[in-house]
Amino acid sequence: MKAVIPVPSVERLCKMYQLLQRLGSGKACISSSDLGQRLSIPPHTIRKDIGFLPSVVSSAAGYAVKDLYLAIQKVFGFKDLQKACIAGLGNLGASILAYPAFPENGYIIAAGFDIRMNRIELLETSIPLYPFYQMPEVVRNKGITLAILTVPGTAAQAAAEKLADAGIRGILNFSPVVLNLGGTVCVQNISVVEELRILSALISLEE
Amino acid sequence: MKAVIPVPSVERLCKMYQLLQRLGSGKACISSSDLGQRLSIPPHTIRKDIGFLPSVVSSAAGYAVKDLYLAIQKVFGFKDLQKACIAGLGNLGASILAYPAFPENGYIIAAGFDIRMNRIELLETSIPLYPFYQMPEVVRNKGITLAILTVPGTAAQAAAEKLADAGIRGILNFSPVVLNLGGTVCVQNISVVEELRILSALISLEE
DNA sequence: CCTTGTGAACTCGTTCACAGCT
DNA sequence: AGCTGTGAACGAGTTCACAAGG
Repeated sequence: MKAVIPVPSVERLCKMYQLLQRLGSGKACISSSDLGQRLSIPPHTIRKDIGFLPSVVSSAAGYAVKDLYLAIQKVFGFKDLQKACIAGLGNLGASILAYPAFPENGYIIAAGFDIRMNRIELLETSIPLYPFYQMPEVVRNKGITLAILTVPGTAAQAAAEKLADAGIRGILNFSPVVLNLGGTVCVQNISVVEELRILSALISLEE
Repeated sequence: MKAVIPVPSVERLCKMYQLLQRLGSGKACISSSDLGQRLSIPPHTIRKDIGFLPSVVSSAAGYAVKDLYLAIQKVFGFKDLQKACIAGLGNLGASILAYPAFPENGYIIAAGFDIRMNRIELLETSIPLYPFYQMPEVVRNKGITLAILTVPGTAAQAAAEKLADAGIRGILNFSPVVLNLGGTVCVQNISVVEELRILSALISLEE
């Protein structure tokens, strides 16, 4: 544990990072209130979050955009492109595979895996695809650290365990199943139906 | 505002709802610790959450699965199928469109929209597709309340505003843009690259 | 016994307010 | 003048501990 930054702050800083990248060199300086408005976050929270970063240049005009960007990049290790793979090449997996904007966001999809040989042969993509049993060696050889898990729910836990064994450090879990892994692997869940339910619930409670 | 249930509790209860549905009638009763283990949530938190629901039958064996399921269903208004639409039929939108398990989870994708006529003509699906300009009338006529927004980032804000105008109550935003809408619409964001970044960040901080 | 239910204690993150820079 | 930086106050939500019930 290098530093202790609360998880909510980490998430907000990631959002900020994205925004700063988009802003690019269009703006030299940006104030906490401007940032806050664009991200729908109160300005004092922004300042607190930035306070976790070491030594960010600021002035009466706010923070230097580039400097802030680099500071976040450094703390979170975003500098070098990270390699990810996709496990499960169904509709969803294939559509993520086809997403063209990973490189500009700092990620490379270095491999795709599926148990079904015909999926591997069928898909047209420049990304190398492999049968799932080759996953461990491919992950190790290419130095892949992240996995996007888009297999059916029934196969998710088993696949996740194998990914963890192969040395994957983080899993983005699209299946509607709660993965149970040792603490060594970070898991982040994304589920369309769950988010829809939360939406419905919040709407229903508003009335 | 009918009741005041903290947002984190709402989210956990949604997860519980999903689990209870899967369990079905396989189990008659379930304890808070069993639930907790399956969801990776501490048991006292489970009990507190369930405490927000009115009148759940419980005994020394735990909660009655069906009863608990129905209680959540009632509080959040999950009973009747809700209608959603998909705005933006690119790779991602189309793959969500093809997801077969919406009905069994309480949702119907009642329409898909895209500005590009050729996408509408090309896609093979049983779900009715329309050009985007017809969205307001379709939404109103079919009584669609939710939207899944999968348009490119550059078009997201404008599309979201139009969805809001058409009477959509909740938006599941897949674009990497912070939507700025009046408080009348609930927004839930899903972004693959952002989640990947959070993963990287958490991993990097662990070391 | 095992459970749930719940007020009290506590923790953590957010918000505030103001001092200090530029 | 504006802004940032930060200790102090606040508050929401989690955890605890124990009473009560099947």
